[in-house]
Amino acid sequence: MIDPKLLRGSLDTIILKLLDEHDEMYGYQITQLVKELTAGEMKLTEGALYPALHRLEGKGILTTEIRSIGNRMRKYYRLTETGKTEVNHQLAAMQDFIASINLILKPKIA
Amino acid sequence: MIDPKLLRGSLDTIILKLLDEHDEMYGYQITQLVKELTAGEMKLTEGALYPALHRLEGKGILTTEIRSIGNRMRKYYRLTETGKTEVNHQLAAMQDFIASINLILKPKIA
DNA sequence: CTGATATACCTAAGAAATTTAGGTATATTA
DNA sequence: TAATATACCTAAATTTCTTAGGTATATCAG
Repeated sequence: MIDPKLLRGSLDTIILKLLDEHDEMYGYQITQLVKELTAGEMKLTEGALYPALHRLEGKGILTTEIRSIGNRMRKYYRLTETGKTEVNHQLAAMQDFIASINLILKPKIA
Repeated sequence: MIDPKLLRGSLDTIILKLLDEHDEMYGYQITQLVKELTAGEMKLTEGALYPALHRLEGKGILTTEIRSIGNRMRKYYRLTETGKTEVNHQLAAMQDFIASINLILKPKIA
């Protein structure tokens, strides 16, 4: 299991990336997809995910639409135009970050 | 410049890794080495670094020794035995994390 | 010789985000 | 019919960071 501490700082990027690929998703679906993509290694907790979704909506990066599936409700999230731009920024930032981290953590130059 | 937000969660690991390689270092030296290794991309702020060092010392992961260089003082940090074990754990955890992040952020399977 | 920058440590208030630990309700499966 | 899965949510406490300082010595440019 991934130490959830390491996720700090990259939760937003993960959410945005998944929404960029899947067009629209609801919260629970995001938790399941993350689990699936990482073979159970990474698990988003709801206490972190829902507030993050609300924050992103508040910033105008996501919009929501509530739909009823049977007697259940689902709240679907979708990127706004601002959000689509933001995804690219955040993905680039994440790549840069990973590159830098690698420079520090594996500087064994032979 | 690396978005400092992304650093959340990995600061401790960076500190421990550098101490694992350099045997002993003082705070300011850590900030400089990180800047150097990442070609200026990543900058540790003192407000985050010093409290982190104190935390790690408090947990018994680091020990300190203050030395005078001329009229200046430097506080050198060094891994304890516990610390040496901890580095390995954290490095492994970080590798797992990066692997999982990559699964999410680049799942373009063709 | 003096002002700016670099070296070197530190802290405290506030902000941000997470963890923990719930709560509510429907649907499905054993 | 009890347990698990689906599906949303929040609030208190904790953790950690950012911001914005403070102190002091050393060095370098003008």
